[in-house]
Amino acid sequence: MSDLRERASAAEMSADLLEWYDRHARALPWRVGPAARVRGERPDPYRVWLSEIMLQQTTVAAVKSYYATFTTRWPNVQALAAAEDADVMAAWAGLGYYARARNLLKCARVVVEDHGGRFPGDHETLLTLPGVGRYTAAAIAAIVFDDPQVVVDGNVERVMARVHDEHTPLPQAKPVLTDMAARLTPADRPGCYAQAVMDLGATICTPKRPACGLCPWRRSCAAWAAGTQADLPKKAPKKRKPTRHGIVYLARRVDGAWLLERRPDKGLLGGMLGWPGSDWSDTPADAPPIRAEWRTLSEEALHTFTHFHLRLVVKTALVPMDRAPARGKFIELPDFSPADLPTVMRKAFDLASRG
DNA sequence: AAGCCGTGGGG
DNA sequence: TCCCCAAGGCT
Repeated sequence: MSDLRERASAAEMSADLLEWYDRHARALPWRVGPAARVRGERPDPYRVWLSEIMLQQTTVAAVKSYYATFTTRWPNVQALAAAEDADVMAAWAGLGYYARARNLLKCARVVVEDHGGRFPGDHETLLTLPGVGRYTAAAIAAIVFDDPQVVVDGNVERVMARVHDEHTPLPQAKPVLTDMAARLTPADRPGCYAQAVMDLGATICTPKRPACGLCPWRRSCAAWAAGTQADLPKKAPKKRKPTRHGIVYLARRVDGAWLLERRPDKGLLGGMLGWPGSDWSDTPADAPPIRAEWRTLSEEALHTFTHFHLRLVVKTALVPMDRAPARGKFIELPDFSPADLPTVMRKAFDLASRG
């Protein structure tokens, strides 16, 4: 352990961070601002939960418009629990990690049916909810109920690795970093503290080029003293992404209806609407979902998923009213918007629209 | 328990 | 261009 940490106790560090947070906290739609907090206003559990699910592996910038849409359309957990699955999936389209949307609905229904429409306040019960893991349960307990849970996300891991100059690579270092986070978590204002560390990681202690000159923890930071902050946290090397190939079929009926297919709940893009298509592999099989005169577009749709690149050949056709598809279902224009599609499918649509 | 699961922005 | 990364959870 470095002398630096002995110079500033855990209590002093939490206090320093809270002071910084009171001056620099970002105003975010799901947060209770300083003035309202002084008036005794508490965060809405539904809104905090919704924001936390959306923010999993997703930036604040990407979440904002979705959060606004969801809270306007489904202002409370009862409204969301009563929503149609297809409407929620369509509203989530483009945000990614679609299991989150499926679990969001499941969770809303569990909260309504098993918990009387109120989010449970204890970490253990929160953990039983679909889509709520260790991080999210701790964050909700801390932020909503001021329970001093140890909140550890990617930001906290990075900040802890730097403050303690911890060079053990992730994910191996996770238990150690969690211990470090636990020692710093205060009993006073744990909700503010949790948001403060994450804000610090998101705005000051950033992955690249951290703004150490502005950091309230600089004098306590072992990495700053050692000059190693830019190299932390260490991470296990990543694998290269392979490239897969596929074919999608965009059939438009003469009345303007599009031939679409609901993807199975499990797996990639699970539960989302998409174009009927081939498997995604080295040599996809050409298997049109309906008999037609298919035209192949000159340009492929390119997309990158978490673990592979995809090159999609796009085929289009115009089909008469009376022809039945082997796969999928025609959806008429008022019931379909390309915005309801996951991004890769929307890219194929955009290519077809431009010819 | 390591692999699966999206997307858009930044360097 | 390409790789990295982001308030993770599930199996």
